[in-house]
Amino acid sequence: MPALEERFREYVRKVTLRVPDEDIPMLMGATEYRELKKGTALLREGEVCRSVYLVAAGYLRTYYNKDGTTINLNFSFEGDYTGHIKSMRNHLPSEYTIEAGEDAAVWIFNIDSISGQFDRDSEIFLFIRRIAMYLLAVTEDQSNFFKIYTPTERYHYIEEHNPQLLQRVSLSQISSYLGVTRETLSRIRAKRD
Amino acid sequence: MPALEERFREYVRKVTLRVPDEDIPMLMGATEYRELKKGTALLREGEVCRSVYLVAAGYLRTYYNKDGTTINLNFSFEGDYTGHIKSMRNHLPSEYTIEAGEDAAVWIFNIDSISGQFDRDSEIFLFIRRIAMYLLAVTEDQSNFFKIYTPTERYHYIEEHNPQLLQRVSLSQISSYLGVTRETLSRIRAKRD
DNA sequence: GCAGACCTGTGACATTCATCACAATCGGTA
DNA sequence: TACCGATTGTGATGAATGTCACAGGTCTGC
Repeated sequence: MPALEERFREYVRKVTLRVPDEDIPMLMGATEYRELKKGTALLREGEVCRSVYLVAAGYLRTYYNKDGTTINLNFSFEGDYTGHIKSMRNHLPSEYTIEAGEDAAVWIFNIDSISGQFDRDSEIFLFIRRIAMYLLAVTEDQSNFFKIYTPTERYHYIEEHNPQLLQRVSLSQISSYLGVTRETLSRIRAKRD
Repeated sequence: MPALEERFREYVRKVTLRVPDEDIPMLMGATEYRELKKGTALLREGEVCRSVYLVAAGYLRTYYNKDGTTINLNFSFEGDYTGHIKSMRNHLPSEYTIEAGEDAAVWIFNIDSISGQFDRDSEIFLFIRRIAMYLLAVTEDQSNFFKIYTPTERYHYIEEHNPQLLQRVSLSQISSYLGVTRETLSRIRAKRD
């Protein structure tokens, strides 16, 4: 089995074990594989999101523009699924931009192109709904994470549970994701004595 | 059509228009209808969540216990769907408690009882996955809402987009939901001059 | 090597928020 | 009416965070 397909299968397995191995090529064939230079956008503010992205290499950064200030909402690394579900589901213009934070590669599940090729009750649509269930568990966590923890607790949680975020993303970028300024994040780090 | 079934159909329509009217009684039959006194819990911390709840009357409050302090994570009113997806999907003990904030009534989609009666690819399972897609759009919003807005902005947003929350829930309860103390919320309100 | 862009740390000061304490208000009820 | 419990408002004070300014470090391309 080619290395890329093997990785794709591994990432499908994160979502569900109910897809048999022989269906994997069909799922992968339903996606578009795309390589991106750092800084290239997959989704821009104002566009309608029509895809779910599965990161194959590098990472994607989702951010919101608040009166000229950038607020990072999400970082998606290898094997992570992302997109803008509200925009996709309700055909609304995107409030966010999703772009490559490093040189990256993604598998793109494009709803329109899949709708053209497959029936609404096909395996591929079932799989996309299962992605939604998977993403929902992750997003529920994210949402409550913010309500429960203070900025300092959030930083230490990331340190323990998602250390690659600290290794691969600059602190200036992480600070808005944690809901503090970069100066405060710098001081949180200094206090670990 | 009985009034209760009519309301149920209306709430199904919020999730999808793809369920034909003749399937509504089947969906409703797959649920358990339950009335709750104020303060009664549907899900307790430590239990595994096996259901999605659709609120028929009153409201549900989801909260987290942080070292003895209660942090409200969610309020679900008539027609809202809620549950603890991470616990349900991964069979993990619940980190949250879900209970009636007023005398309430709910339709309960219990996964185990539905699994016993229906096939995994049946309409009812398809509908539950569609609930997940719907909930995901709402939860995505919630999650980013916190990262983007300051406590004051959050209050004014609620004031405009979810006024019944302010009418039906005490300010002491709302404050932890907005991520501030009740005193600070009181001062935010005083400042509108 | 060097210039320039970007990133991190830190000091000084203003602002916001949490904490503690207590007063005022409102509803329901004896 | 009078009382009680729950809720909300508000003052005083200290802690946390934001803002502004600047210094030093790292990396890249010329």
